[in-house]
Amino acid sequence: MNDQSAFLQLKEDEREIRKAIIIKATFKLFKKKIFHKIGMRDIAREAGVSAASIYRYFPSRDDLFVEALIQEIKKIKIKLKKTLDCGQNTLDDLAFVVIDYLIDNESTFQLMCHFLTRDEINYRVKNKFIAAQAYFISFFDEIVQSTEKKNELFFSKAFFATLTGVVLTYIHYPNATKEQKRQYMHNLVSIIIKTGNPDL
Amino acid sequence: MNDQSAFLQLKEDEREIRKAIIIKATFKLFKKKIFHKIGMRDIAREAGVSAASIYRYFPSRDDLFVEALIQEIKKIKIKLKKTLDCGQNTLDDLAFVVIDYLIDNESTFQLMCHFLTRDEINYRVKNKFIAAQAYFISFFDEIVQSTEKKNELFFSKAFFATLTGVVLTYIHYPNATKEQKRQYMHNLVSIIIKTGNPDL
DNA sequence: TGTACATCAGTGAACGCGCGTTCACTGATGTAC
DNA sequence: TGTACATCAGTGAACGCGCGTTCACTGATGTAC
Repeated sequence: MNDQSAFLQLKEDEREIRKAIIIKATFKLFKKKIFHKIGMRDIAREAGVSAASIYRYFPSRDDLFVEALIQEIKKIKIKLKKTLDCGQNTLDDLAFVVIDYLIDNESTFQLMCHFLTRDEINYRVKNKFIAAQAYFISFFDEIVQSTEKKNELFFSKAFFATLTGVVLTYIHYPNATKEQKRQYMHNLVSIIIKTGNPDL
Repeated sequence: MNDQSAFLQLKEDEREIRKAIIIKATFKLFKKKIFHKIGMRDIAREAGVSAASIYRYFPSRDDLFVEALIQEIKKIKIKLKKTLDCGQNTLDDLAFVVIDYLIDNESTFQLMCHFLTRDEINYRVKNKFIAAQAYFISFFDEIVQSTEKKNELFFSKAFFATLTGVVLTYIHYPNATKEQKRQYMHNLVSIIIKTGNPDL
């Protein structure tokens, strides 16, 4: 690497740091209000910049959010790895980790739904989302295949779809506390998994 | 019933007819554009009235849409009954009917997601939605219980959650035709159902 | 050492549009006496 | 038969607000010669 490219690299690194600051601000807001209600001005205020500045780093609101979602997925993956390291390696265990994460970080779930549901999303953003989803699902593929108990009838995609469906259906179920809903979702997923994979 | 109440009834009936006209216009629009992009002015134009008029019959946009969703659910239920009458009474058969309906009437699916996802929905509307959902799920309860093959480990709510999850996950899967996606969803649901209910 | 120029982060203000909802009003129909 | 009043469907226009995005500009830093 010559001097010039080193300089360019440095500049590029700075850009990445600034992007990271904006995304971090977005995460902070996730804890305060739901994703649909977070506007560019909110994020700007939280990050300590102007709304216009954000557009130097992200071409659009969706671009910013898909980037945020990708990082959230990485966080979930880390939690899953930790769970495996603790010897909890049943499908139930993994399912609970994902469900708990989505319950406790509802904006992440809303974000997922946003990208899954909307049709009019920019091509570039869509591709990033699909890649992130595939990356996430591939993790389960690895696990299922690494255990010798692989069951051809139950694979990662069905698993993923089931999880999102259960969370979608019960996250706002009325007259129930968060913990009750959590328990209910756990039970439901267990039931769906159970007989299909008795000893995985 | 005396004369006065008969008159009142007549007036009430007229109101219902007008509501029905507005909802019918909404259904027509569902085929043209996706639910999120349908505004009150669109519906008004389609129904041949002014936007302000709609507010004589529905207190808000969400009220109108939840009413529309209830009617859609009734339509699905009718399809399910027909399917049963044809002797197709496996869980797979029923699942395919629901999935096909949601694929072919995407606005209905989006509507469902809207009410499942959003937290800030008016209390009255929310209650209507929950009732409609329960009404729908109860249908599966009846079927599962009417067959002697009831499986305690697989019940209607898990079934419902699974269906919505599968559709949510794959409805906009890229680089696939509608029919390919349909087939894929069918397979996925079959797999999830299969081993848990080998002979239902 | 100084000057001209390029680059880019950053910004306040405005653009542009959408859209749910409300307001003040008209007109038709029925009722009371 | 006529008059005053109530009821309600229906409406065009405006309200009010949100919000993603763009514009024209400033200021700092580095580069070339």
